[in-house]
Amino acid sequence: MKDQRLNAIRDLISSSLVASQDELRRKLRRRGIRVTQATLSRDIHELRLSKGPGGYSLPNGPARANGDGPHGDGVAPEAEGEDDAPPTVDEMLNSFGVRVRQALNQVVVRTVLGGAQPVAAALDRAGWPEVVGTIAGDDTVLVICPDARRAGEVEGRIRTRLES
Amino acid sequence: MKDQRLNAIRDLISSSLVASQDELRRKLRRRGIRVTQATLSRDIHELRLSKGPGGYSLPNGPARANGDGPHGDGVAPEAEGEDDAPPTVDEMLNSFGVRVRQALNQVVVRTVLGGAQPVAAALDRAGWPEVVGTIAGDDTVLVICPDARRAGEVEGRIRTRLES
DNA sequence: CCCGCCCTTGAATAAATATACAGCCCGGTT
DNA sequence: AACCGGGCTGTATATTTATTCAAGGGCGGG
Repeated sequence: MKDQRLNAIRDLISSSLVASQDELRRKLRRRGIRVTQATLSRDIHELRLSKGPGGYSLPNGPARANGDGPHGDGVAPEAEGEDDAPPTVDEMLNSFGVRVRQALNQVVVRTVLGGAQPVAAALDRAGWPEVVGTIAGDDTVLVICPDARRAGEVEGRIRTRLES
Repeated sequence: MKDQRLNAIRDLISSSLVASQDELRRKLRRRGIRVTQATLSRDIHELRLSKGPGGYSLPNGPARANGDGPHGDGVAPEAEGEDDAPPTVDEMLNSFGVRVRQALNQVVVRTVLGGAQPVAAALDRAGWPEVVGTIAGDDTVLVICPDARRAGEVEGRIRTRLES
């Protein structure tokens, strides 16, 4: 459980801008990981992350000095109250998705580490007619479609979600 | 006055370990500069310093990642598990790989039991452009390529590694 | 099964950092 | 001179992060 969380933290840190532990807590919650700020403080210490302008960053590479992560900041709405809503495809893709590519009748969705399973589950739940089935590893989801045309449609739809 | 202070801060930061703004305040006072924590917070923001384990550090070079400053102010080094360089594809294939076959735009790599995950991870890390994504089970890695031609290239490359 | 030990976590709280606000000083303008 | 306007600062306070303390839970030995 803890290791998974640490991985999720590393990924969030390196792929998006995280300005505070509370923000990190909210982003983790979207991945189904819910912890308190106290635990995050401990995790951050253990991961030896450092905080500067531009939020937290990994020990080795300051990285993303000013260049922005995949999607600049995103995140904002989030009413203050606790949200326990079941995750939708959009939410999933938005917080887990990284990249999408089509290959023939297949669509490959790259996600952050540990994100593949939830994303695949959400896709399955969505029941898109162009999707024959999905297979998920740790950070990659393979979506099988009936043919290349349908795969193209699915790719486009997912890409849209990613860029929202 | 302010410029002088900023310089002093840079100097202190880079030559000694400063763990908090209040510590910085005290060290500045020894140099005859006396300000409040609030001002230091603003200065630090302006200098775009970042804080991590090992105190504050300059924006460009995290420097002194774990080594101590000139005169270790205190703070035990605290040894923790260290990472070696991640394994290369060659090493991985060489020690885990068993067999490889192509199917349309896919390449299936058989490995020894438990070898699929590491091999897939290594392939991902390698970032070959002909690879759209990989999915790993226990002893089988599925490599997705954009088309059959590219799959052929990848298969060849992997086969070469296997036979080395 | 029970016990002791260690690891992990949350709640509460302490400590550290950022900010709102107001005052001061200075130079330019009327 | 009187009046802005801007930069810099301290005080007080809000916000964020670290730590203390007290549970739970898992696991090996008795």
